[in-house]
Amino acid sequence: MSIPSEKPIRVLVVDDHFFTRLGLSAALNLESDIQVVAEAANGQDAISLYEEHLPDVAILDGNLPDMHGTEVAREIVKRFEMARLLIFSVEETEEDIHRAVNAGVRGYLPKTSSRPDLLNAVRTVSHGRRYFPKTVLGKLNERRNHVTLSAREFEVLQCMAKGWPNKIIANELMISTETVKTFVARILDKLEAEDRTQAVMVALDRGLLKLK
Amino acid sequence: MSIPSEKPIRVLVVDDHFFTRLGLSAALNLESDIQVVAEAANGQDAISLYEEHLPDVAILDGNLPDMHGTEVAREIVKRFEMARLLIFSVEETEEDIHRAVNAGVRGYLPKTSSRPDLLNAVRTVSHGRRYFPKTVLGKLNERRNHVTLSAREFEVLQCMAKGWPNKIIANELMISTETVKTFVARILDKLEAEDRTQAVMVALDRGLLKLK
DNA sequence: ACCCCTGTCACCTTTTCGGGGGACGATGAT
DNA sequence: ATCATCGTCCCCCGAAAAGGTGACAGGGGT
Repeated sequence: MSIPSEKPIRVLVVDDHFFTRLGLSAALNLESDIQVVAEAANGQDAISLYEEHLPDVAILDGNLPDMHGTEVAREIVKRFEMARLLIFSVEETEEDIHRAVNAGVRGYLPKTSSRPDLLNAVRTVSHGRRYFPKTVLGKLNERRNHVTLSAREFEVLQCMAKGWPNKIIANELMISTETVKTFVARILDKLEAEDRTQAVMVALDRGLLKLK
Repeated sequence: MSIPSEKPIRVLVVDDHFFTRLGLSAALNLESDIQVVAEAANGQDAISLYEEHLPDVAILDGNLPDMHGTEVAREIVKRFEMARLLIFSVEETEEDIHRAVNAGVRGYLPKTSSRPDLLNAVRTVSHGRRYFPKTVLGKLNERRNHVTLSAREFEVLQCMAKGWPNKIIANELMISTETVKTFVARILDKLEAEDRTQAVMVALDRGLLKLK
């Protein structure tokens, strides 16, 4: 199950920014026990390169041009349950992290991390252990007031966040304004908000929504 | 005015992500005519390191923790009019680029750029010439439908973008809701929007506003 | 002196919001 | 088998918000 220490840890680096890939690879390849075997700049390439090289660890950037790093993780884990994946991201809301964990990710490395942090993370994850920095774990534990919005409710919430009135939302989602009102009412209820604006604020605050 | 070719181009690299700095520095230091003399992870350090080393070129990330890259550029240009500054950023709205140019920046390098792009940019800017990729120049020329909002109108627009109703905006800006309505009406007019939501959309689209 | 733009406010009409009901079929869990 | 949830739709209501129009004072430019 764990990799013999004589063989280097084979790593796939995924990030859409060339110089970030370069920096990560440079830092990793300086280590005798670590070897970057491939790099990808988007989610699709990441998945095919993972299948091709079957690396011991994949480092996935959060924001890829075609899909989110967490989605890539989910896809890879679907095919290779034992995959050791590390998210390397700027965003660190409770929801982000939780989604990553749910996707089967073994570690979460903030983009501002140092070189020792990276090496530590890669080695830890390569051994099948988990790597979550204190700052990240803290966010993960803030998970008290956790409401689950249904997919449809979430769609409506997103429209609300854009400031759309019910009528427009109804048009967009191709349902009646009455239905929209029902959803809005439920969302207000679940988020314990007085009005739609507060609801959006609460959602943003809890990382349920990301603007833009 | 231009740097003799025997002496290396001395570069200051500014980015809050360690591995991006590492990647940039690695790529630059491989060149015999380029030398990274300092690195900074935030705007304040960037400014003091610029003053200390007086590099030939500074590469400034757009998103720094304490201030925007463009602000850093403005500060540096205020002290050193001849500074050769290069913005290295993900965001590329017309407004962003225009603001950067107004701040006295000599080049604009997208984060997804390749190594040759970077080297080209650094060398070009070091010679006092400008470096703006076609994609960036294109955005700069899209500057036809450019409306000027007054400072107050802009404040109101920002509040609108937060989804605030007029009453809240009035409270925030300490004016009557009636006045807010006037501003909203003018903004709708200027942006050729049907309602406040469209106005915000238009503003976002044109890069007048940045969410979050 | 005049006009344009800005910042301020008020009146009026229409639209939207949120709460209150209730209904119905389709899941899904217990 | 039943109860909860979801997604869809309907009605009524009162309060609030939005948007149109008009107005008016001060500053800047011509």
